[in-house]
Amino acid sequence: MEDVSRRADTPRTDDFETGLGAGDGLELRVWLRLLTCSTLIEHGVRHGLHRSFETTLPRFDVLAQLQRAGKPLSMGELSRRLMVTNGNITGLVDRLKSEGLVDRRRSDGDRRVQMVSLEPAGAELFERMAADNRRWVTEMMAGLSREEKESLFALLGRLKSAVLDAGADDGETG
Amino acid sequence: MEDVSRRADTPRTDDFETGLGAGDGLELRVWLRLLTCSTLIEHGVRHGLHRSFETTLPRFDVLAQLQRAGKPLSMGELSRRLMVTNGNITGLVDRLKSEGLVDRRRSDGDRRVQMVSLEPAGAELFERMAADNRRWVTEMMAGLSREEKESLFALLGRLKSAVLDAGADDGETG
DNA sequence: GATCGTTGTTTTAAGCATAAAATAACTTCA
DNA sequence: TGAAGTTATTTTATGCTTAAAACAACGATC
Repeated sequence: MEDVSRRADTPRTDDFETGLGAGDGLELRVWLRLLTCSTLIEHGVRHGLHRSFETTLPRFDVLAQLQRAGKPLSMGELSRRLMVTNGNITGLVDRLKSEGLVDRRRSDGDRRVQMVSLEPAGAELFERMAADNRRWVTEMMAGLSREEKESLFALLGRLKSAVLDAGADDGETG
Repeated sequence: MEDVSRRADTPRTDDFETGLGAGDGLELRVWLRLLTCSTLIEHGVRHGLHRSFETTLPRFDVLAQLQRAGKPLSMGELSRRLMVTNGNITGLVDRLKSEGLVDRRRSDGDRRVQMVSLEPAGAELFERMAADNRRWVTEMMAGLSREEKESLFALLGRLKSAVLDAGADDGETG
């Protein structure tokens, strides 16, 4: 059990499992704990998808984006939304198409573009997966109060903005 | 810019890039934002390691664990600390050994066990990478105040405990 | 209306990651 | 002591992921 209200000038906690000690910078400790949480939850979701649906998280993510968009998306748009490289999407959509979950066809206007759309089978499967996914994640966070979850959500929003701002003028100066 | 102090009963923010809307459960929104932050920071670190050291994050993680431990670790211990599967470590250590950064030898006491230790070249490289890594992460979080980072660290600690607790009686009941 | 830079996608080569099966060494206990 | 169960690691098959190069189609400019 960890003392959440502990004062800032009494660093005592070690992130043993992440390979850094209390003497290290606060930013590094935040990052490593963030990564630990992310990895733990991701494992939970991945195991669930594997056990219950014989599928993987990246496949689920593609279906989620298509469902969320409510319209066909190009390969590039999927790549941006999933924050993975272009080439990655090619294989992923290949497999989903071979399973009959999505369709892919060349755009009429721009013949470079491939539009990916959700097939009925994909939409149906996604609904079932999404319901279970929500249940798993909710259970994993059952130990947190509503206030804690709201604070965490807000702070992560701040972090997201900070990282995006920091990255904006990053590749441009070097 | 996001209104952090916004009331709980006025859900307005969408996590557009993660494929879920404001109507979804709070837990799911926390998880998706957590994943976004984790991915963004991970990309920053990976790019840095690639650009500056021609190496990868998993390799860095192995060296970090060995440095932090201050003693040789078995393959299984590395696997647990990095939260990856056993087979993964085999290839990773193979590559690090071929680069002269670590050594691997059979334990005297138990001939099943392989002990992995940090070579001088590995320790030296790690120190340089760790310094840059700290700088990158610190810069990415420059937009957050000390108080925000401390709150975030504490809340992530709570989340970690919650997820671990939830997972404790998970594979045992099924 | 040919060339030049740009944009969207795929290919390539290498590495990372998993789950499950196989191997090998240890421990227990009859 | 030797068979049965356990633990540590590797192997296998498959899929995910990246960075970089290749390819193909678009847009603009002269």
